[in-house]
Amino acid sequence: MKFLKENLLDHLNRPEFSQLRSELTTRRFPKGGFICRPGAAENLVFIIVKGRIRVYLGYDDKEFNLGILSPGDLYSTHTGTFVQAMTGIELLVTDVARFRRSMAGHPEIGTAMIRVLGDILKTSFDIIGGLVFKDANSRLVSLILSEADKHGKEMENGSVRLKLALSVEQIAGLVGASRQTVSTLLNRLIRDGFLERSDPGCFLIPDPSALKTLDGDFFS
Amino acid sequence: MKFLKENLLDHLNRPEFSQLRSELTTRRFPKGGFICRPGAAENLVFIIVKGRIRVYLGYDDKEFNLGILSPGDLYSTHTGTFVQAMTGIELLVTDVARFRRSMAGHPEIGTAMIRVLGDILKTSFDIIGGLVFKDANSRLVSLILSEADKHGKEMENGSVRLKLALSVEQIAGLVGASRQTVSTLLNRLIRDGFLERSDPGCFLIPDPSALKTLDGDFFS
DNA sequence: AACCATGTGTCAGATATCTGACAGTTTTTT
DNA sequence: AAAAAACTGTCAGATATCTGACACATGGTT
Repeated sequence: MKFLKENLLDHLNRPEFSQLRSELTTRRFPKGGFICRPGAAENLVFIIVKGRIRVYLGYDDKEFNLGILSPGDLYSTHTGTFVQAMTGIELLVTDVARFRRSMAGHPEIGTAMIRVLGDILKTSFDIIGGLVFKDANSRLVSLILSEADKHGKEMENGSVRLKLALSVEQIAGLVGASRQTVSTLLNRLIRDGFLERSDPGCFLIPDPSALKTLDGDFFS
Repeated sequence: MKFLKENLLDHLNRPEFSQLRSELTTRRFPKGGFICRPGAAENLVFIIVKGRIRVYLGYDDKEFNLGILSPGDLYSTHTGTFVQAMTGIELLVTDVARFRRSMAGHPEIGTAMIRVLGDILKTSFDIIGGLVFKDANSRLVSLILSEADKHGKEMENGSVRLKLALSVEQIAGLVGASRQTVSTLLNRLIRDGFLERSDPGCFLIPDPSALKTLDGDFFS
């Protein structure tokens, strides 16, 4: 579940953003490192340049993944979420106050930020809708379909090859169900022919439209 | 669950917003009318002047309330949500394009908008956390406590009087549980002395801190 | 090779919640 | 005042999901 559709890095390279660009500093994190945690003192805005980042809620020893950020995505540290590097990470960072000041001179920045927030908000409404209205199986199917849409490769015969690169446990975190439930559900999908597992962490969807019928599709 | 803490109407009355103010048109809706539904053509931004508005997700015949908007709150129509008047309503409305143009001249508007979106986003993260990590009882208690915090009146002896003015069914919609479950849960709280029902739709919390221990408080 | 950590599949029992039903109560309409 | 509608409390059965347990596979490490 990626937060954004369009790529902010492209925008940043356009000349009108050169001033903001100069305000940004590069920061690196090792795999597994925390960019921030709830209640962190720093109040930063950052853009991912390299690597993948996991955004999640945590409670006791349970976790729920809100989404996975990829290069070009923008996020902020004061959202009450855990933000953790899944790989080695490179970020462009600035503090909120400075970001706000840049906005005074460049209203486009504000516009971009509003669009980003709106996107994330919509995503989180979708998540809520899924949790309230759909069962674990539909949520799992939804996740697979939306990932296939974004990162899947369509083959000649209409099937779609999808490299998820997530463990069952991580998938469970994304759909808000236990590892065991997701394991069972996944294997049922495979047994019923909706899914095939080629390499580990890599799926083949023989007929995406068939899978779609299981979804209970929350919104159009 | 109110989306905002500060009152935008106050801001709007300040002289620096007079230009934006002139772009806004007043619109009225009767009780029960829809300000917007998912997939609506119009793309508007509006501020509530009078009345209460319910924002919710709908699916089949089920509903989940995201929050209740009061005067001073700001919202937008293209969020994929149902937005319905709970009482007679008066709004200040403008379309997104015009709103964006106003932002060019007045970056503060962008800043305010970003803060608003950030607030709503945080609220929706809390909702997600509640749905994933807490059971129906904790969610109910959380709702009561947060409403008591905002609209409750503290009495001399430390107890808090809270006028919810919501039916059990509406409360159920807010916490994402069935009417029957909420009914049972509410009565258990009353039987166990954590709650008293004075008038219908009006509760008395003898000891808020005792209630708080049942919460499992999601964040701090 | 033997070892450990990590990921995986599956079972069985416990449990929270939902659905549907019905009766009692309050509020609104006629 | 009577009738209709809406709201409420509670039960009993169905069900989805969780927890804990264990066995199996895999890959890396010593």
